[in-house]
Amino acid sequence: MRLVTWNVNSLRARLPRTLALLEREQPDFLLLQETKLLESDFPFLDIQAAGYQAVTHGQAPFNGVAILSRSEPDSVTTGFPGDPILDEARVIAATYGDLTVISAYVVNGRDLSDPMYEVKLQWLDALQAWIADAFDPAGNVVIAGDFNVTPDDRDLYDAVLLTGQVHHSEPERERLSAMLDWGFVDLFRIHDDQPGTFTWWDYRGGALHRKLGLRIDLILGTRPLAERCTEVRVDRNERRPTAGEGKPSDHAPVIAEFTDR
DNA sequence: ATGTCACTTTACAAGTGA
Repeated sequence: MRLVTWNVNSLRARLPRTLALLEREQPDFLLLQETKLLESDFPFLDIQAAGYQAVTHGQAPFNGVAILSRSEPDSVTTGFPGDPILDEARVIAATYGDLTVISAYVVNGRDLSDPMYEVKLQWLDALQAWIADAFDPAGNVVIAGDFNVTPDDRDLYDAVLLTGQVHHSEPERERLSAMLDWGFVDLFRIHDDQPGTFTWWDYRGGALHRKLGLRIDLILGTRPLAERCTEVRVDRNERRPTAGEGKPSDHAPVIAEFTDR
């Protein structure tokens, strides 16, 4: 089983690259964030032509999440109970047999002094409460997407410069830790304990070339899935301007491989 | 540390969110 998560920063702008990714990787699941499309504008036909089903919690001009899959899901839920910002489409969950797949786009928070920072913490608390209420850590659950939090100081280009700032503050990292304490494993860290693997680079200032990135796109899996996870890699090439048709997203896809049972 | 991108609109430039 292969699962990919990608913040596409507009699915309309990234459709050619998204279809190329499906062709290239042949994933079983592709979780998208920042689709920025209403469901009525979602490119279902192109995705079906590529051999995939799609479900979306759509919104424009911001947010929007989706899950593409080979098979049709048994059930789908959008949003989650207790979400403090109900009018923003940031979470979709789908079940396929005994597997639950969740695509999540965590609140950015902007800055510690911005009101959206507190909203981010409340949002993460509510997300965790929902997960603990609705799921079993002994089951097969994966939540992946743009968490807008670096798990620790290996996951940012300059810890001295950025420590305490938004994405890297202790309260944000505590919320992420709570998800790991519940039973999720940061699948990338199973096989790689080194610093410097990133999934996002600012469009500005040549950040990609200067290696000024963050690892904020995560794939978290419950222990039964972690035990089957053989590899997690970042498709850094996809972030390059020349890698495909049209411009790149500022995020790279993250790809997890699992042994079949 | 932002010379970018995507998107929007009392729309062909300027604001917004990231």
